[in-house]
Amino acid sequence: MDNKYEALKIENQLCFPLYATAKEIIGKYHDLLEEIDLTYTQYIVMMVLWNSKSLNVKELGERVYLDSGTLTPLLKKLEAKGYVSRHRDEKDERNVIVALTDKGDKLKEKAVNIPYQIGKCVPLTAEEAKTLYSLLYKILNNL
Amino acid sequence: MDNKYEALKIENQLCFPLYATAKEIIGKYHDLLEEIDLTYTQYIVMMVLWNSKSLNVKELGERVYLDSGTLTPLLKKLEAKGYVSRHRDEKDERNVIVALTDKGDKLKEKAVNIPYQIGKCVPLTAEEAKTLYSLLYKILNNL
DNA sequence: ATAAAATAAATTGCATACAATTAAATTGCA
DNA sequence: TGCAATTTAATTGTATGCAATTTATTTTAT
Repeated sequence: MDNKYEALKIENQLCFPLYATAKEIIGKYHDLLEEIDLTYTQYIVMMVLWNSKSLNVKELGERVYLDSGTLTPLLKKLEAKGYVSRHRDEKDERNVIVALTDKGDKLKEKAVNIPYQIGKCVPLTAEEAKTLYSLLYKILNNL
Repeated sequence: MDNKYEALKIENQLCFPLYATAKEIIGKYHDLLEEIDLTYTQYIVMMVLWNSKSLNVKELGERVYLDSGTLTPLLKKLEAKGYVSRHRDEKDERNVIVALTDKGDKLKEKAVNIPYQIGKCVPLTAEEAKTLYSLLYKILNNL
């Protein structure tokens, strides 16, 4: 019954449920993030900044797996909302340093319950989530 | 050391490695798919069609977790490349039926080795991949 | 010291994604 | 029957994503 096309079935691709699950869960963030006027990608970036205060676009990109083509316009939007500042590094003018504003730092307060809200709708036990988590990082760190 | 902001760290979000891993793996498809003139999303759609021959946009969307806003322009591109046909269902004119052309069906032959090529670069054992796979479908089926 | 190589961000072009709305067709019910 | 509710695609608008290129700056090798 299985033939040379078996592997080409969507059910047999690891990548497919990976991407689909990511998208579905990100969808769950929509209403929660709308309340604080952030998109999911903007939220991820803010989350990095809430823990590191200041870094350049390249460093930020390495953390969130995004390049300047995605980050530059996104950071301009966050700047327009008053959450971050962007300025050239005086030490090395090639770098643009991104930093939280006071307003951006305070936003953390409004976001603090989001992880719990999301956690509630992921239908896995704590142990399963932990297993999933470590498998994902195993891929991510060895790709 | 842990405080009320602990959950807000990017390292503690399941969603983040999920999305990042999906994107990184999809990136691996790029060169392979370029050879057969498909994007990743187009490939996913073709994969469904290679196994079901003909279905409407709604059914296709349910299979690949995409809506008509994404599928309509994508299907027009696949149609322009000669891989699929699109026509209204005579029985119910609300439906648009998508079907493979001969050329689209033959493309399967050129794609047949892609899953193996991708499999090689995912740094997991067969058992780990299986575990990951079932955890992802557990989420996807219960969300 | 300086030209070539390397680096960082921005820009351009193309392809998703998805919420919200619209338009056309069908169903269901009074 | 006849019209309101439902269903399906398509459209509109906004926000990613990323490859490839460009621009500005810095580093390196001679």
